[in-house]
Amino acid sequence: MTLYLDKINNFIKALDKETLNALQSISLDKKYKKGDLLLRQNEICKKSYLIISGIARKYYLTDGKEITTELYFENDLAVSFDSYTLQQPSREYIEAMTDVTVSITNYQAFQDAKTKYPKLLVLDLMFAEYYGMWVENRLFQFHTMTATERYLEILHKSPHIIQTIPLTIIASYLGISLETLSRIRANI
Amino acid sequence: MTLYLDKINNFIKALDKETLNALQSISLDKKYKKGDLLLRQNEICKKSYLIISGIARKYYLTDGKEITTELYFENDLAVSFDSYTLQQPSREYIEAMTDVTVSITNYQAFQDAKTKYPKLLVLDLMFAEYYGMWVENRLFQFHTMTATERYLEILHKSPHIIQTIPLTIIASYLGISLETLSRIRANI
DNA sequence: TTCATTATTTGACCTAAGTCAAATTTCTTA
DNA sequence: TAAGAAATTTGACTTAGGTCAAATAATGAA
Repeated sequence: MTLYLDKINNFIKALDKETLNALQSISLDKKYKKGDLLLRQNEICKKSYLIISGIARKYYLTDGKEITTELYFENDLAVSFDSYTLQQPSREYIEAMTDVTVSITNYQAFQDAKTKYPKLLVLDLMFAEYYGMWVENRLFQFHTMTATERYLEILHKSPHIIQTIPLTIIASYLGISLETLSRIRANI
Repeated sequence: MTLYLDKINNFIKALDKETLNALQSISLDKKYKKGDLLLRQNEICKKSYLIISGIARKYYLTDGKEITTELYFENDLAVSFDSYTLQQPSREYIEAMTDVTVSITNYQAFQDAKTKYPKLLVLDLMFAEYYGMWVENRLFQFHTMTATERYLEILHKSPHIIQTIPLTIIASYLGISLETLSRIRANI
């Protein structure tokens, strides 16, 4: 599935000048400080955030506790998918975990651009497909793997996550309590 | 989110004749008997199946046990999303739970048609978006609701599921054991 | 440096859901 | 319609992971 990300990035690199210009003309770089919220719960996600540098995460609150649903690194596209797609209030927050620089694209401007530049429509499809597969896979992992296995998987496939991100957030991303994560780490 | 399904169906109804014809020309009706497999694990999902009548489900096996990942009724589009998208072997099965009639569309034919009929590309995007939101929501429910709450939700939102589908499969769809489901039912 | 704040670990106990086995109930079909 | 098969329920016990509280360890600002 990482292969598909490569495919998307190659597709972007291979875009013709006009399409690229169109995309650039509706995008804008912006910096956020560590801890800043790019999106709050109940807001409509009217922009997409392409991470240029830094780390961000998406999370929601369920009876006072945070569940981290996605971690974003360089080149990742941060949006609250359903809020963005339906232009309805988000149940999720997006937070800068370090200082970040992002390239912001407005939802409506992108919708308009898609009608003029069909390749952007293809790009949009690729992003949606990628996200669908990514979530599907996450759900699959929750059903087929124990907490320990999920931790080992991250450790193996994304060691940078363990390095740079506090355990509280890794635990919430794994869908387990901080204490359980701590015990898992003590036993491997 | 059901609203989005309506939007998709309205979009299809509003398609121009040429696009509709193109779609029809690459689709083919077929009947399956109860118990037939439309897709097997390790096969590549080279077709999409629009349910005309009957009920189907998608599931995978994890140490001998079945986990039902999706139930399909009239008008639903059955595919193994990642296998279809990446044209790679499927980890899931698709099975007819009753006698079913489906409209089958070939993956490659649809890819080709999309380049000639851009509205099919839009349609493809809508399906991908819908599926992404649907899975996201399913994951959300697994994280925020107890088994009992998930059962009550189905009971409330999709009573037809409870009526027509054996408890073994409902349990596997809820991600719980048959015995647990039975106990839940005894206590409400 | 040092003190305070924050992150992480450890301990004791709890709970939702799973497992295995047996008992019922409900369908089929001869 | 009775016998067998399949579906569902019930019982007894186990387990992964949660919760709450307290103890350490690590970090960072004065």
